[in-house]
Amino acid sequence: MLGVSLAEKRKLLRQSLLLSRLGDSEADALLAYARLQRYAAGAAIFAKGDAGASMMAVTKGRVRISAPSLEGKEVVLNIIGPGEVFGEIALLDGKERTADATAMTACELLVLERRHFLPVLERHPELCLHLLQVLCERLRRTSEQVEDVLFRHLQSRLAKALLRLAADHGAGASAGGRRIDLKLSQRELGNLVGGTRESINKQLQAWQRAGIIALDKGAIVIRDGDALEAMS
Amino acid sequence: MLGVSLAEKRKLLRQSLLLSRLGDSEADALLAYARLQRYAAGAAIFAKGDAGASMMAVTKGRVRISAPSLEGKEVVLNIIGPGEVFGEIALLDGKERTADATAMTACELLVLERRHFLPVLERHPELCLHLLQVLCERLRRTSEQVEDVLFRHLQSRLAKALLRLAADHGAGASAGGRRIDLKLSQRELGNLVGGTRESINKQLQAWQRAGIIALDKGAIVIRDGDALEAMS
DNA sequence: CTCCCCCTGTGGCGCGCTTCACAGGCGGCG
DNA sequence: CGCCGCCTGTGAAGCGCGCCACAGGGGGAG
Repeated sequence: MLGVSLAEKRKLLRQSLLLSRLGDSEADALLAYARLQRYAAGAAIFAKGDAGASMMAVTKGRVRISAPSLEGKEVVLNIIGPGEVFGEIALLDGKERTADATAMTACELLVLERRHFLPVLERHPELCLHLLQVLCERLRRTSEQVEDVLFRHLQSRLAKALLRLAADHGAGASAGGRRIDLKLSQRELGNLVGGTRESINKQLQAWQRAGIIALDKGAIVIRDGDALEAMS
Repeated sequence: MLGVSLAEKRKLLRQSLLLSRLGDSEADALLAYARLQRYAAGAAIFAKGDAGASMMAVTKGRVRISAPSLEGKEVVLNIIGPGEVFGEIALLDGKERTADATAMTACELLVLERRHFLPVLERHPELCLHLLQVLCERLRRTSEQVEDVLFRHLQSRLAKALLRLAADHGAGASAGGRRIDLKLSQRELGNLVGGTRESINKQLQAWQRAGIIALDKGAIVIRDGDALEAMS
C-alpha cells in the first residue's frame, strides 16, 4: 500500500464508472480497505489459473486481459482503460482467474478484496445491480466475439477492431482521420482479432495502398472509416 | 397464463437452481406475477434483437440458445435444461435479446418480467448475489468458447462437446458406455462446435471406426471416454 | 401411397489462413 | 560499440475445413 491520502483515493475511486454511484459513506467503507498498487509497463498483474480473490479498478494506464494457449498463442479478450474495472469474476465467485492480466503501460490500480467487498455488496443493492449491468455488458461483448470468430473473416474482424480501438482509445480527429495511438504491435493486433501477425500485416498493407488507412510510426490513422464500416 | 395453482407454481419454481434459495414469502411475491407458458417442439421463444424484458426458468423440456449469421448459419451458444434459467441478460439490462431461443422439445417455462423482478431483486441481496454467480458462470463458459474456437481444431472441440453433452444431458451408463440421447442432428452438433454437418459426419465416422463411439439410431454412445478426453 | 424435406454418408475441389523462411530496421543493454 | 531481441514487410508452401455434388433413407403431409 502506498502512502496516499484518503481524499486522493476517494477521488480516484470516483473516476471508476462502476463505483461512482456509491454514497460517501459507502465509498469510504471500501476505500479504507482498497490498496493502491502500481505496475510497470509489461508487468504481469495476475495469470489465468491463479486463486485471485480481488478485483481492480484502473486509475491510470491500460491493462490487457488475455488468454494463453498451450502452444504459446494468445487471445486478447479485452483492453481496460482508466475508469474501468477488471477481475470481477474471480472476486464474485471466488474461483480461479479465467485470464491473464498484464500492464500494457505503467499502471495504477485500486485493488478491492473479496472479503472486504462482499459485505458492502450485501448492504448495497444499488451497487449490486450496477455490477449486474457490468457483467451483462461483458457477456454481450463476449458472445459477440464468439459470433465474430465463427461467422466473419479476418478482414472483417480486423476492420471492426480498428473502429472499436479508434472509438474507445483513439485520440480525436487529427489531420486526415482518427488516429489510434495505442502502441499495438501487429502481433498484438493479431491476438486481438484471432489471427497471425503476418495476416494482419498483409491486410494493413492492402488497406494502406487503398488509402483506407495510414501507418505512421506505429500508430494507425483511419482515413476512410466508412470503408472499414462497410467491411465490418 | 395457464390455470395452474399457486402451490404447483411454487413447486416448479423450487426446482429452479437460481431461485431455489428464496424464502416462501419472496417466492410467493415472484410467483404472483410469474406466467407459466408452454411451447411446442421447434417453436421460437424469442429472437435476437427482440426487445424482451423477461427471463425464463425451464421447468420441463429443453431450450436451444443460438445466434444466427447473415448467411443463414447458426452457432448454438447453450442448451438449457430443467432447473436452469435463460434470458437473464435482457431482463437485467433491459436491452435487446442477444440470441435466439428455440424450444428443442415441448417445453414448459416460468416467465418472470423485468418490472416484477427488479423490485424483488432490490429487496433481496442474496438473490442478487446468486444472480451474480450465474452470470459469472456464463461468462466463464463463453470466454472458454472463444478460446476453444481460436485455439482448438474441430476434432478437439467436438470431443469436448460430446463429453459435455454426456455429462449434462446423458442417460447414465448403458451397455458399453455413456449414451447421449438428445436427438441432435449432425447439423446441430456442427452448430454447437462451429463446424459444418459434413465435417462432423466425417469425424464421427472416423471415431466409430476406431471404436471410440457408436452411432445408434440418432443417439451417440461413448465407448471410450478416455480417448475423447485425450483429444479434447 | 406418393411427394418432399430433412436426415446421414462420402468424395473432391478450393479458399483462407497459418506456417515457414528470409530480409532489414530500431532500441536497449552489457 | 556490437549484439540481441523485438519489430515490420513479403513471398511461397501447406493444411484444415468449408463448400459442392451426389446418393440413399425415413417420416410427415396430402
